[in-house]
Amino acid sequence: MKGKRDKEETKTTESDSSQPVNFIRAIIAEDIKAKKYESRVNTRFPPEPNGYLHIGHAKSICLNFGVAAEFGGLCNLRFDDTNPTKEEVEYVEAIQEDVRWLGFDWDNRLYYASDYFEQLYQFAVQLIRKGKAYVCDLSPREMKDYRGTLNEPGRESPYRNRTAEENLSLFKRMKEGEFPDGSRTLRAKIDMTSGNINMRDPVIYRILHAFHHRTGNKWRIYPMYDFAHCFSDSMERITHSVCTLEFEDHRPLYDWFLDALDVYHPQQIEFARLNLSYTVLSKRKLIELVERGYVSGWDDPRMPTISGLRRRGYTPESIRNFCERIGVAKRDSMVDMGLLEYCIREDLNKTAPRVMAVLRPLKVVIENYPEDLVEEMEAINNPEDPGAGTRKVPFSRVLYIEKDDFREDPPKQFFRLAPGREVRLRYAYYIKCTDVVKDDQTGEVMELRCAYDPATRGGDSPDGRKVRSTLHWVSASHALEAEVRMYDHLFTKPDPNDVEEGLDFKSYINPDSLVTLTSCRVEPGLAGAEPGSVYQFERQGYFCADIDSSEGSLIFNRTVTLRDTWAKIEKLQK
RNA sequence: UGGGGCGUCGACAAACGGCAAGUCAGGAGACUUUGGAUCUCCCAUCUGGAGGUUCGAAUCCUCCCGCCCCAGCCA
Repeated sequence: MKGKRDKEETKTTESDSSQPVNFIRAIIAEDIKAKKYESRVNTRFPPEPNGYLHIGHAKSICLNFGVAAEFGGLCNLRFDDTNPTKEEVEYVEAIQEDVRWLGFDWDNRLYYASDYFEQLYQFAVQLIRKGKAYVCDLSPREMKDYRGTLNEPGRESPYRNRTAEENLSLFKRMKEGEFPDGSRTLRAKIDMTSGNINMRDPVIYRILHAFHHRTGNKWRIYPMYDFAHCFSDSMERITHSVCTLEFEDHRPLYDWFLDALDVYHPQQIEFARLNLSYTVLSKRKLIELVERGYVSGWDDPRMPTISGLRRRGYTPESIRNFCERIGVAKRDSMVDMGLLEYCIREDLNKTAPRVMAVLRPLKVVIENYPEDLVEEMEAINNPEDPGAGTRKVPFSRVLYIEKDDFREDPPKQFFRLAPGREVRLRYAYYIKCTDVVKDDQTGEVMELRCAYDPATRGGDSPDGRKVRSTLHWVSASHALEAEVRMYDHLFTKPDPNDVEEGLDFKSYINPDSLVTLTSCRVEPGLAGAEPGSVYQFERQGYFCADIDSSEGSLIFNRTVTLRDTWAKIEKLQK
C-alpha cells in the first residue's frame, strides 16, 4: 500500500508537466528543499467577512489550498474580521459554505483574527514598551495633513515622543472606552520620510465603539489590517502568506512588525488578482449591484460570485479547472470569460444528461400520422457516457419544434426546416414541410403542416438518403411547460471598469443579461427535476433546475450555450 | 518629480544564456441522428523599444517607452 503510494507520488513529481509550474509553487518547492520552516507548508485563506466570495477568491482558494495539498501541507481558513463596522455573520457562514462547496477542507483549522484580539493587544503593549509605538491625538484630518504626499515627506506627529508610560496609560484608557471614536490612535513609530507611505507611522489601533459579530461589545479598539494580519500569520505558524499585488507595498510593514517583536516570521508572497471580461470583481461594485437591485441577490446567476455560479449551474470541478488553467503570475491581466465558459462546457459535456426542450415553440402537425397514435422513441441519455443508458420519449401527431429551426426563406447555409424541405426529428422520423399556416393579420408563422416517412423510424432512412439537419422536438400533448431564464453576460463591455467620462460601470450593464421565456416545452421526463440538477437541452446549451423550481412549476437557468457554429455563420452573413 | 511592481501570440501563460511549451479564442478539413462532442492541421523567424556583453540573449548590462498599485482611523 505504502509502496504503491510512493510510486504514484514519484510519478506525479516527475511528470510535473501535468501541474503547471507557477512562481509560487517554485518558491515553495525551493523552500522545502532548503529546509526552510522545517520544510513545512502551511498557507491560509484569509477572507474578510464583508461580502460574498467570487471567482477571484476562488483563484486564491485554489492556490492556497491546492499548493498546501500538493506539498503535503495545510491550509487554514481565517476570517480577517478586524473591522466590526463592515462585517456580518451572514458572510462568515456563506464563505464557509462556498469554500466547502468548491471542494476544500480546513479540518479544525477555522480561525478568526478576532480570536487573537487579546494577544494582539499584548503585542501592541510590547511595541509601546520598546518605544516602537505611540498614542497619537491627531484628528483624521490632521493626520492626513501630516502624512505628506507621494512626492513630499510627511512630518512627525507632535505626540510622537510621549514616554512609554504615558503611551501605556493612554492606550489602556483607549481600550477602556474612555475616548470617543476618532479621537486617538495607536501608531507605529517608523519613518515619516519614507518613500513608502505605509511606513509613515501607520495606525495600528483605532477607537471604534462598535458591536463586533463575535466579540460583542468587549472591545472599543480594533487593530488595523497590517498589524493584525502579520501577527495572525505568525501565531498560526503560517509559512507562506500569499496575497494579492496591492499588498506588495505593505510587505515592508509586515516584516517590520514581526521583526520588531522578534517573533516567528512567515513570508508574504504576492500574485496578481483575477480580472474577468464582461463582469466586475470588486466587492464594492458587487455590493452595489446587490444593494441597488441591479441583480436579485448575491446568488443571482449573473453574478461572478461562487453562489451565483453555483445557482447558474457551474460545478466546483469546472471552477477548479478554470483556476488551474489561468495560472498564477505577477502581471495584471484580464482573463477571457470564454475560458470559464469553456471549462463548464467541458465538464458538463461529460456528465449532463441530454434532454429535448423547445424554448420558443412552433406547432407542427404531421398530417399523415395517425390521430391517436403515441410511440415511445428510444433516446440516448448521454452519447459521451454509454453507462448513462437510454430513455423513452413520446411521439405523436402534434409536436413543437424550435421557431428558429424553421425559415420560410432559408438563407444560404441554413440547413434546417423550410417549405418543401426534409429534416430528421431526433430519434424519430424524417419529416417534410408541406405547408405553412400564417396569421392573416401579422403574417407570423403559426403552424407547420408536415408529412413523415414511416420508413425512417428511429431516424435512419432505408434508402440511404441524407438530410442535412436534425431537430429536437417535443410531443405537444405530453410536454411539460417550463420557464427558462436565459442568462448572458452581466455587462456589454469586455472591461466595465474602463469607464468613459461621465459614466460609471453600471452604465454598461447588459439589458439583456436575463431574458425570461415562459411557455417553453420540455420532455415529460423532466417532471420533478431536482433543483440544482444540470441537463443539456440538446442543440441549445446546458440548463440547471433553479432553486425556485418545483414539481408544479419548472424553472431552468441557462448555464451556458453550446458552441453554436450556425450563429457564427449567421453573424458573418449580416 | 517619491516608493513598489509589471511588460512573451487576440486572451491567459511557460521558457531561469542553447535556438519561443501549453490552453482558450480564431481559421481550414475529417467525422457526426446535437451546425454539440471528437479528431487532424494552421495560427509569435519572434519576446515594449534602442544599444551593449556573448559563439549564442526573452533570459545578463545600459538607457528609453508604456501599464498597474500606494497619500483610509478599509482589507
